[in-house]
Amino acid sequence: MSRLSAGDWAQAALEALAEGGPAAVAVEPIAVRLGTTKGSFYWHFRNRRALVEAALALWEQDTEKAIATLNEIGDPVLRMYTLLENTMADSIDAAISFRLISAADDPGIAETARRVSERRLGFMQAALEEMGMPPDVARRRVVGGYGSYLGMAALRRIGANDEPLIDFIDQVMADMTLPPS
Amino acid sequence: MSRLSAGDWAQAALEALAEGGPAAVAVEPIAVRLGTTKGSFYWHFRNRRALVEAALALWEQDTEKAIATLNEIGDPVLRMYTLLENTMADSIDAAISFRLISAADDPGIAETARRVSERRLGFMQAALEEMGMPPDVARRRVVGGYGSYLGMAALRRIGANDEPLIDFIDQVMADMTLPPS
DNA sequence: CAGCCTCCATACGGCAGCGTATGGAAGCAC
DNA sequence: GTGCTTCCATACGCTGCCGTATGGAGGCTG
Repeated sequence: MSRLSAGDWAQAALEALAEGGPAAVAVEPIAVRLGTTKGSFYWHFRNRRALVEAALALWEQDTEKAIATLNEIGDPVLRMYTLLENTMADSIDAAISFRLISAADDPGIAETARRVSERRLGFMQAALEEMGMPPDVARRRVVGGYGSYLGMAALRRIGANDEPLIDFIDQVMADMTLPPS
Repeated sequence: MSRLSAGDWAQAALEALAEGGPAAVAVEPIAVRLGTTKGSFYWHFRNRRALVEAALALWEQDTEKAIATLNEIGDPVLRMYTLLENTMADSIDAAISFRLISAADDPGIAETARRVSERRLGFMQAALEEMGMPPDVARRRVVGGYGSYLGMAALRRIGANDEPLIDFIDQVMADMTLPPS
């Protein structure tokens, strides 16, 4: 850990983003966490804003990787079920999502959040269409299902709902009129 | 506006909370907005934390007032429909909700958010039980409906869904197995 | 109008974080 | 090993915000 790369900084920034929101993506605290100083940061990045953007880009990449893996599953129903299983178990991604939704006044953040959501919705919609659903119907179902997931994660986050998210998979599947597992 | 009360400060703090989250509840900026100085603030409040708590209390009161008004509606179905109509049109409350969900690491904030959510869920559940639904079923439906609303508001906030929330009323009603309007 | 009490303005010290400047250490080239 | 490049540590000034101290303006009471 003696010599750092820009990627190391971006990774640490993403973790800080998940834990404390965009405001927590602060140079000096992250430097402490990495066991280094600002001198390193300002060598790899132009300013703080660039670090936030790098963290968001990393987050966006995670979605791409997840989608690429899921696309190897041929059966669209199983693909959707696996997606939900993975998503429901990932509380970090949910935390980041809420941080960004909350900070959506920042145009850059809102744009990234919108693009990632659109990517996910498109991926899900494609699966439903693959099952023979017309595009507009698939779109509505997917928006409902993804929205329902977000809401459940929100209620769980504030402790208003104790049941683990896993238990809601069948419900979200039903939202999209898919058979339970 | 020459002489301010603690309530004026709390109100301004709530607006700042909706616009910029808990971090935006800062004494000096709000003082500027009120056309006064910190001298006024520290006369009415002990410290910044007290101001945040006052803003949260004000938000909680809004929920109580809304519930009190709705309880004057005898028919539970119409009561629920009116609730959704009011809620869906209120983007400020949604904004505050997301701010608090995002900032739920703060135990005090999480506690308020949980209490308000619990109050709302309880109110909705009571309406469903009034229609003859057993408590556990009503609870599940209500969690699904409220979660669905939160998710829709989230997608709308980041621009991932253009349709106005009003158009989702029937869907949320259906989530709770209630008839459309 | 004298005195008091309520409320606010101003000035101050302190801390955290941003960004810059500059020197130095460690690796690589030859 | 000399010189160059890459990377980092330290020190500095600046801004925004918190909280305190203190004095003063304006209304209320007698």
